[in-house]
Amino acid sequence: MPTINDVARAAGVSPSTVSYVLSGRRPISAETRARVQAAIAELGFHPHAGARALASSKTNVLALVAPLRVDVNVPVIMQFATAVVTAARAHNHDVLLLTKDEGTAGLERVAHSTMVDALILMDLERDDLRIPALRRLKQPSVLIGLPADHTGIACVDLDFAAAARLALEHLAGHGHRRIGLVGPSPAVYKRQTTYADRFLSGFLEASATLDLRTVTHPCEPGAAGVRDALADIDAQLPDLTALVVHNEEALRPLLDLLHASGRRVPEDISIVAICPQDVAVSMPVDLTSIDIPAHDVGTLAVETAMRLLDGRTVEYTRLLAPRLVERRSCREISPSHR
Amino acid sequence: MPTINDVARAAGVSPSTVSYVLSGRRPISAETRARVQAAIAELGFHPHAGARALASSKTNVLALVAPLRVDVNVPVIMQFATAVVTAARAHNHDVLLLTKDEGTAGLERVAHSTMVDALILMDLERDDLRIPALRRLKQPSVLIGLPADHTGIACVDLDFAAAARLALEHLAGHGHRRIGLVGPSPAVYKRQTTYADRFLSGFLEASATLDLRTVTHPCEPGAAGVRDALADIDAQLPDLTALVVHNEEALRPLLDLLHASGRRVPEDISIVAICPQDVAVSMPVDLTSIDIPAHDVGTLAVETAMRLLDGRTVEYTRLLAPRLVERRSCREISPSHR
DNA sequence: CCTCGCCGTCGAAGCGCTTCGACAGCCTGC
DNA sequence: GCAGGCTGTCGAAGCGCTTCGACGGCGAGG
Repeated sequence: MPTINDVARAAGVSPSTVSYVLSGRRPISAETRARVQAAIAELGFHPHAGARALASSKTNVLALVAPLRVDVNVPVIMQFATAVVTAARAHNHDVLLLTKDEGTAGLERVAHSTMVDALILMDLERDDLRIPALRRLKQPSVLIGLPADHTGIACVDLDFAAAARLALEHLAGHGHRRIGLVGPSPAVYKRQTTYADRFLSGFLEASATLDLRTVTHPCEPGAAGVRDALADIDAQLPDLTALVVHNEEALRPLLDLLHASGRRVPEDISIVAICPQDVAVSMPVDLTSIDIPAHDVGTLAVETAMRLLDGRTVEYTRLLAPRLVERRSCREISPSHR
Repeated sequence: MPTINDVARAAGVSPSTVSYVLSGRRPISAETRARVQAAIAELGFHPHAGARALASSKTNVLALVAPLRVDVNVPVIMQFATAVVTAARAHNHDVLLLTKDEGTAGLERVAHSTMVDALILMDLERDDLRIPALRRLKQPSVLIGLPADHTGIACVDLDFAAAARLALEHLAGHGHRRIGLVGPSPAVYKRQTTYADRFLSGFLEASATLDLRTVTHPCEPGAAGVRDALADIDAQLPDLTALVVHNEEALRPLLDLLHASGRRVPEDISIVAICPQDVAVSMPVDLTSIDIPAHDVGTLAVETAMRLLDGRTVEYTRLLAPRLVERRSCREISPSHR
């Protein structure tokens, strides 16, 4: 492995000049720069990351803390991760992958040992224990999610409350007055994962504002969970005309179940899903849906981290506006039936 | 951030002694060790990763090159990644996440700049361009997959050829003689992803050995793809009694389709799936399946990397024996119907 | 009793890079 | 014509750690 000294010798300059060519922090004449770059190319020189980190206290590495349980929401998590890695590379950074279950210790390990410049966390809980730990780190962090006390920490996410509102407004606009919510699994609520909470309170609020009759229900994974949830909702709101589904796993079995029991979508029952686009269009019925813009959120998280790193200003809470795409799962209810 | 010198001062020893306490590379008296450890704990000392890498030429980081397209096999990829990260942590390593689409350049970047000690790659193609690049690196690498020319590079995977054989033997053992294979999407074959090839040739071989009548067909994603594939298979082998399905995405729509057309599983048609356990049991019919042991493979890959790193011997090709779990999707064909 | 060897510790030399201050040469402006 | 300011380059001092050789002290063996 050639070092910067080898390059310097080959180009007939001092090592510091090579460094300045690389970093652009001082003016270098075009001629010298060309010679240095030629030498770099010829020798196949790559600066040693450790040495660089030691001298500059910058690693050009981001930590991504992902929930690597395999049970839930896998495609969405993957989309976030993909977006983060891609965006990081676009800013000349690499990504160190941590699992959520390492908890606080993992964060501290990579931060204290200066392995990363900044951290991006996913799957935040309402009173996430990692938040106070993050505050103690010298590295900045960006959350994908919105825990209760996030003062001083940058947060990025879809505005789930607005998404719930949007879903209800859409349905109300089509004349629906009696609407059920099929929520995430009870486990998600128990963890107080922030998006579930926010969606739920947005839903209840909008339900009141729009003067709708609604019932909400978490939904265990699997066909049985869906059956139970739907039965409960039906029992409490027998004449409902629409469902909002905030649970990707449940979509498929739910549609199967409705089909099996002879309820047609959208003729007998309308559906608005909150899920990634590709999930919405891969169902037997193309679903009117509000996208979970994992790609945008991931990219924005990285961008925010970069701004933080070079001392630019950031908006500490960025909630992306939801976008509803109309497909074929909502019908207009004629005024006489309302 | 305290340095090793701060610790040394606090403990009243020299920095090198602290280092030896940390690494255990030289004997240190119990008393001194205790003092040093106390100082470390009190100051909250964490060695600087860059400095360490510079001095020792070890980073304690593994590169994981994952195919981060979101389209296909997401849960399996996630399982591999989870296993790799967990196993790496168990060996005191962290994981740097690279995407496959950075190609050769990405590998060279992290390797030449000494960011990682070893590399683990997934989703290898038959004549993967990255192989020659890997050979040129000073870091060892472990492949999850089995490309054509893998001499000198450690490979780990499920033995897909044996899996195909096992599936056919199981079905043949139950009296099935006419069997269709629903394979991965044409895109997977086009890329010559190694598992698809290996499964297919194992299938054809076993089909000949067992003297079966079989037809094989790739399968585009989506319900339409499944419909086409099944129609083709039915046309070529009208009286088939069983299907081997090596395509997770296809399972669900396939079962739907069979159900819709009144073909019962397993009464009218038997199925053996090659897929992760949890997928097999999440279907409307519990599927007899051969597991894709992502967790074992990922763990083994890391273990192999570790052996390579500390100069122990490794088996350069480790193909894990497939395990078939009988559930409820295969029936015995009575001799009179064969 | 002396020597040998081992145990436990220290000091110093790097690992490969960045960055700061210095400085030579040149152009500008008065 | 000369002070002052640029421009482009160099040298050296670290960054925080590991590791090698050295060495004092002590027990064992002859």
